[in-house]
Amino acid sequence: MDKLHLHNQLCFPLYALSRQMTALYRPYLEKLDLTYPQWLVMLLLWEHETLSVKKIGCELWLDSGTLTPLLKRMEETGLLVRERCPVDERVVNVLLTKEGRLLEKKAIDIPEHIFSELSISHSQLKSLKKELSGILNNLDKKVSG
Amino acid sequence: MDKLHLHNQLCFPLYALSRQMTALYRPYLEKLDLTYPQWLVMLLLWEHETLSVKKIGCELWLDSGTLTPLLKRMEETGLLVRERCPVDERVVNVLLTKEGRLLEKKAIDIPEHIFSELSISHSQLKSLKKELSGILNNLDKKVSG
DNA sequence: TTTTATTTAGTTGTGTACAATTTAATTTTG
DNA sequence: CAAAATTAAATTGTACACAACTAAATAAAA
Repeated sequence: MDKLHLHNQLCFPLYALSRQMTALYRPYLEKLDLTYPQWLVMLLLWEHETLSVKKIGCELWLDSGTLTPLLKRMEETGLLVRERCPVDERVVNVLLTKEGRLLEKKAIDIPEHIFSELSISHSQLKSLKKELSGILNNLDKKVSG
Repeated sequence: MDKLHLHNQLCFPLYALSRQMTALYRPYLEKLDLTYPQWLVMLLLWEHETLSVKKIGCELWLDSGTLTPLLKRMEETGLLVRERCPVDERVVNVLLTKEGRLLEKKAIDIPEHIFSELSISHSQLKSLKKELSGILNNLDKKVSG
């Protein structure tokens, strides 16, 4: 049994590194007028063009309490449009605008910039990502909706 | 060159897992009336009894903008006391109270509960912690103060 | 030693996160 | 079909995070 010390805790480096990684992204994302969670939404939209709030929440493990105001801000800056689904009026679909689509060009080389600032190898990166994803997907997804 | 997809990004599982890990802690910490960052402060105080705000910020990679209100809340619930250092009036020292010290008993088996909810081995945990800490400590610590 | 620079906390403002609740729409059941 | 249950977003309230700035104290430099 380890003592209750900060540096014995598994969870602390996860918490600290996660925040420092978004700090690494910050200067690049600022140029695009994006925050880190907004960047994650853009990644989804660049891939899928249109997604419901629900689907975005499932992918990002975020609930509507976080997403609704975040998406409203992104709608104001013109990157996306939110509209009720005519088939099921409960659903709100999020659509990429032309402006949002164009932003991808300016974002395309952000990941390699970030990677170069981490002094780790490509293979270490890959295995780490896999390991974290594995643990994540073993957890019960309990985001409200 | 990978495409700009969410699941190609290294940083996303880090971000999502970090939040889900604090969600795992939440029911246990609620019983102690602690949030996750408050728990981290308590870990430091249980080990050191007294620390300056600055030192806590260095350990947790948090600045005074986050810590000042957080520590004030913890002072209100009686876990700690904040007092100016007589020798250097710029410094605010944070002291564990008797009540704060007693809380450790109630917290002692939280880590093993958390561990049991992760379906990973002890050795995997250890190597993961080491890997994340390694990356973290290679980053420039740039928290204001 | 007086000016200048640095250091430590605190303050203000914005943007997440998330619990808890509400509203409205759709399914499921009896 | 009508009542009950479920689902998807939105709302409200609290607590981080962090940038940018301020205030006060101390240290360094001229």
